[in-house]
Amino acid sequence: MKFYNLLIDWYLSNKRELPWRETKNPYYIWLSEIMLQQTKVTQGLPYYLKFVEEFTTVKDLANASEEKVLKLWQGLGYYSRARSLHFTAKYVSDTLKGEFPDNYKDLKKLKGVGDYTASAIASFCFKEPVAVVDGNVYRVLSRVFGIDLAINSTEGIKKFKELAQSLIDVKRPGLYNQAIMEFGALHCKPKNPYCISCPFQVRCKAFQQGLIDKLPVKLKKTKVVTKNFNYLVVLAKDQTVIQQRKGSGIWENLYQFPLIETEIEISKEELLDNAEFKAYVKDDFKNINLFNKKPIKHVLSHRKLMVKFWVIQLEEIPDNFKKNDFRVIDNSDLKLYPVPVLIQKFLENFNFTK
DNA sequence: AATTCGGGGCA
DNA sequence: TGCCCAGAATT
Repeated sequence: MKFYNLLIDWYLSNKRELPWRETKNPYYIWLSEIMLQQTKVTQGLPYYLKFVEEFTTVKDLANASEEKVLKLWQGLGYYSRARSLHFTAKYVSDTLKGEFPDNYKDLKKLKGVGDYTASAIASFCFKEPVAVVDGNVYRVLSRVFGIDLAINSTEGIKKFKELAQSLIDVKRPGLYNQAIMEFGALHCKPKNPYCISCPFQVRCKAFQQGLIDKLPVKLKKTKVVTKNFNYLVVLAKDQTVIQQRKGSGIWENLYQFPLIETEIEISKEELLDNAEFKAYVKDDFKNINLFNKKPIKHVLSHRKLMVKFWVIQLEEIPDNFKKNDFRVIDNSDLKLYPVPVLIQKFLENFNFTK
């Protein structure tokens, strides 16, 4: 029995019903693939449904503002995906007259579309026999073929791609690609895979050698850096101050409160003595209160943030918040701006409309 | 070749 | 807690 036949047989009797499996429209496939990068299906699904409802065509997406796209993306993470999504929608809509490229080579030129996504779209929509290699594929192939090459090494990436390509069903490339990913996601899971009922049990090198929990091999990630954030929640006459994050870094183009970053956690007295703080509000504040007694710990993949929200009551918004990239807005308009989950949780707890 | 991008879920 | 997830872009 060929590898792809075992895989496809398993898939046809075990696959989930997912909305993007009901179409071959490259716009919807592209949208789903971008959303699912480094994201579990259960997490991405509600966002996909929101997007297809809001943006029926690539032109609808192209005509939206980036702010609206980011707002709908809010909470899904890796926001560069949303910015690239919007950029590519405009490019496809304007330059390509609404028609997506119909092959791997040209798809890969699109911003935000790498090897995996180009392979997925090309095979699903256009039957091009190019193998996908995502986290699921690395896991299935490393186990079945007993390969201990690191999946995030240059050599590993190349070898696994070649192996996947050699295994593809050239007559049914889309089906094969779907099948191997679904098998990895549902059956050959990272932890507690179902080896007992596995169609590859007799030929799986990892199972035979008791190496299931040793594969795949992955080079260890860099350590998480801790940062201390102090957000200034300035309140005056039902207005507040926000700022859009610019440049490269986390949460690019999302909004937040004026931020003072410090080397260590600081007290109220230390904040009042902070040069940046004094430049903003001078000494005309009525009162200042720490919203959260203990810093809120917000963990990202490569960063740990220790966050304090300082609520500052004022008669007037200071002039220094009326220039540069600060924006004075009504509290009731806060909900319109795309913000990180960290900020969103604060807004919900603080109950801004009250 | 290594790092940087989020957030949630799970053992 | 540490690891993983339908990765890609940047350094």
